[in-house]
Amino acid sequence: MTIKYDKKEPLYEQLMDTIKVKIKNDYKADDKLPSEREIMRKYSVSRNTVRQALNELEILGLIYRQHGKGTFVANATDNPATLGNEHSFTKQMIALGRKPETKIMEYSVRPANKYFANKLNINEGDRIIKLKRLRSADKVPVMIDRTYLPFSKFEGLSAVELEVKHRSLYAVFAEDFGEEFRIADEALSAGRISDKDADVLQVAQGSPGLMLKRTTFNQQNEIIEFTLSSTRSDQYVYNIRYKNTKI
Amino acid sequence: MTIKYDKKEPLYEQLMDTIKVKIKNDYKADDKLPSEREIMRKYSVSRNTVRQALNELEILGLIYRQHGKGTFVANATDNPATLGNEHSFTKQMIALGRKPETKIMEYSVRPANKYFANKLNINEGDRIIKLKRLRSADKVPVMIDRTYLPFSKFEGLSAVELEVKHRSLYAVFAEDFGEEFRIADEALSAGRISDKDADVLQVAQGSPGLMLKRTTFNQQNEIIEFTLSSTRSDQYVYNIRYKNTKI
DNA sequence: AAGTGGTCTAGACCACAGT
DNA sequence: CTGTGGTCTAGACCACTTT
Repeated sequence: MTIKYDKKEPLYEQLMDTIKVKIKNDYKADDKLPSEREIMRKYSVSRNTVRQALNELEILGLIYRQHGKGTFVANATDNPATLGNEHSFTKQMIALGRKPETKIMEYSVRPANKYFANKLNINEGDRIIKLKRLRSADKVPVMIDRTYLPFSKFEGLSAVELEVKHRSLYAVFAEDFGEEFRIADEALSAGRISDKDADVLQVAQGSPGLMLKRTTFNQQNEIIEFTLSSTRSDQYVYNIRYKNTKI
Repeated sequence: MTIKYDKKEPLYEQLMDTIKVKIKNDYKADDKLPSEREIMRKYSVSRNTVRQALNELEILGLIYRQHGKGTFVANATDNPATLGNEHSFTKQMIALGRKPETKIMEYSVRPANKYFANKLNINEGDRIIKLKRLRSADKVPVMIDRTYLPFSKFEGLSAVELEVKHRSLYAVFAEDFGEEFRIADEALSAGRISDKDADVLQVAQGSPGLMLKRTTFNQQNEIIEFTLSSTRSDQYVYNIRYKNTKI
C-alpha cells in the first residue's frame, strides 16, 4: 500500500485507511504500532500528517496512545466507534474498517393497520411503504431493519436508489423528497431475536439481540419514518458520546 | 485574556479556555468567530496551534466550521441529552412516575487487575474503588451497576453520601472532588444476564438484558469512571433524541 | 541516554465561498 | 479576486518511559 499525492483523497486519510487494514489483518489488541517517526519515514510524509491520521483513529477508538511508550491497537470489541453521533449503519461500519452491505428483502405498499397508523400518526387504511432490509458487514449478517413510511410523502421511492446506488435512506429523503429530519427518537432495549429473524441473522433461536425503535420527525414535526431494528448482539454495539456543554 | 508560554498549560488549551469564555459571554449560536489567521495574530501563536484549539472545541460540539465561510458558534442545546439530566437513572424513573431506589451492595478498595487498570488507564496494582449498586423502581429491581473509580482521585468517597443523602455520583464527583466530566462514552449491547445477577434482578436464568459500559473523562481528559451495567430488559428502555443541527 | 508521544513554529499550496 | 478553512512540510523542543 502506498500513499500518493495525485489522488483526490488527502494523505492522512489514505494513511488512516492503510493503518485500518493493518489493524484488521495483521495486528491484535494491545499490539504496538510503529512509532510516529517510523511511519513518517516509511510513507514519506511529515510527522504532522502521521499525527493527523493517528488522531482520527484515536477518536474512532481503534488505537490508544501512551506518552513515552507508544501507540497501541485498541480492543475492537470493547470500544468500537465513537463517531460523534453518527447513527448511519453504513458509515459506522466503514469507520470500523468493515465492509457494509445492505440487501432489500421486501419492498411493498399496503394499508396501515392500527399499530402502524398510530406510529406514523396517519389514518388506519392509509397506504404505507414497508421496507425490510438486511444489513451485513464483511458478509456477516448484523441487523434486520423494518422501515415503515407514509406513502403520501414518499410516493415513487425507488428501491433501486437504495440498493444499487448505495444511497442512504436519509440522503434520499432529503435530496429526492425534500424531507429533512429534525428530530429522531430512538428507544433501545434488549430482547430475544425472533425465530424467523434468527435464521436470517444466522444465530441460534432464542439468542439475545439489541432491539431499536426509531421515530423520525421532519421540519414540520410530522412523522416521516418508523423503524424497528433487530440486531445480533455479538456483532453490533451502539455507541453514544455525551458531551458536557457546561463551560 | 492573554496566552503565556511560562504556564504549565499548553498554549492551545489556554486558547481553548479563552475562546470558551467568549462563547459563553459574548457570542450566541451561529455567530461567526474571528478567522484562524486573525486569532493567530491576536494571540501571537501559530496557525497550527489555533487549529488545535478549534479542533478540540469542534469535537466538544461548541463550534462548527464551514469551508470557505468561517467558524461559527454551535447551538449548545444540540444532540443527545447531557448526562445528569435525562440520563440519570433516578431522574428518568421519576419522570416516568416511578419511585426510584438505590441500594449499595458492595463498597471496596482493591488493587486493579489488568482489565480494570487498562479501562481506567492506571497501572496494574494501583488501588481502585469498586461500587456495586442495585437500582430499583417501585420496589422492582431494574439494574445492577458496577462502578470502578481510581482511588487516587476519589480517596475518601463516602458510601453514606450516596445511599443516605441520595446524591448522584456525578454530583459527588463535581461538588466533593472537583471532577467535572467532559465526555462520557457509552456502549450499549444486548446479552444474557449472568446467573448471579439474574437472582438479584429476579428474572429467569439466561434472560436477555441491556448491557451498558460507560467511560467518563474529566476536563483534563483523564478517565474518572468506568461502569458496567446489567439491566432487566422488561423494565428498562434506553431513550435517545437526536436533533438535526444543520440546515 | 535513547526513544516515545505532545506541543509549537513559520512557512506553503489547495479547495471552497462570496465578491 | 479575496478570504476562508483544509492539508502538508521540515524542522524544533518538551515531557514521559524505559534502558
